[in-house]
Amino acid sequence: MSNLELQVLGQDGADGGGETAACCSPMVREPLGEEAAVDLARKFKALADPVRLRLLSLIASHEGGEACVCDLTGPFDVSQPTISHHLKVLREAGLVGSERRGTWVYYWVLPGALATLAALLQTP
Amino acid sequence: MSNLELQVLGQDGADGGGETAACCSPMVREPLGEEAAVDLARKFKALADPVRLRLLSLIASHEGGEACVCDLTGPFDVSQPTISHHLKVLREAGLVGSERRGTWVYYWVLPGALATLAALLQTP
DNA sequence: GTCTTGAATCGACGGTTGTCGATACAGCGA
DNA sequence: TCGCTGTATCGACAACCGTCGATTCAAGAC
Repeated sequence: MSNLELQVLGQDGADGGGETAACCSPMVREPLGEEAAVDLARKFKALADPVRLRLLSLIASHEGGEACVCDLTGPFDVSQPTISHHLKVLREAGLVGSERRGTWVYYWVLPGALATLAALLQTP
Repeated sequence: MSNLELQVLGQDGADGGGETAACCSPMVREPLGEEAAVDLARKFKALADPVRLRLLSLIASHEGGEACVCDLTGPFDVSQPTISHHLKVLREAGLVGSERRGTWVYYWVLPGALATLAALLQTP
C-alpha cells in the first residue's frame, strides 16, 4: 500500500550512494533502526552546511545539470581549497558525482539521492 | 490534511516552522540564497545525528503523535542528560514542540516542519 | 514540611569540522 | 620542454559538537 506513494514520490529507484538502509518508509511512520539512522545522519550531515547547500543547489540548477568547479568558486567568499573540501564531502556522502574532462572537473547531483531523503521526510 | 496531494505534486507553502527563508521552490531548481542556505543548514544540522533522527522518528511514530521523555530515554545507550540535550536541539531547530503536563514532559513533531524540508529536496 | 521521581542545566573533556595558506598534481598550449 | 591554469591534498588551528557525571529544578506523594 505504501508502494503507491513511492511511485508518486520517488521516480526511478536509482539510488545514489548504493546504501542499503533507510530506503522506503517515511521515518514518521515507524521508528528508525539504529543502522538506518547512522546512514541517514551521514547524508544529512553533508547537507548541514550553508556552503554545501548552495553548492548543491548551484550544481543542480546549472544548465545541463552539471557544473565545472570553476563555476563554483566564484559565488563564495571562501577559498578554493575550502570549496574543494566541501565538494569532497558531498561526493563521499553519495550526493554528487564528478568527472574530469580535460582541464576542468565537473560535478552533478546524483539522480535519486535527494529524492530518497525527501521521501523519508515525507509526512503521511 | 488534504494538502498531502499538493505536497506530492511539488510546492505548496505548508509552513510549519514559521521561518521565512527557503520555503517554496525546490533547491535543485534555482540557486539557494545565502540567507536561505543558512536557515536550511540549521535544520539539517539538527537532523545530522543518529540519536536525534531516531528521537524524531520515535516521537512521530508514537501513538497520538507525541511521546513523554520517559518513553524516549529507554531505547538509547546514552545518558538522560544527553537525550535532554538532543531534544533541546530539535526544539530550537523548530522541528518539535514540547509541553509539561504534570510530572511528565511531552514532545511532538511540529506539523509541516519535515514536509517543508522534503519539498525543498524534491527533484522535479 | 520532607522525600522521591522525572527532566533540565552546568562544567568539562575529547573528537570532529570548517577554514586557511602552502604545496602538489593534472592538462594544455607555446 | 617549460610554464600556466585549474583542482586536489596537506598540515595547522580555532570553533563547535556529543557525551558524561554532578547538580538543580519541578511536581507529586507521604
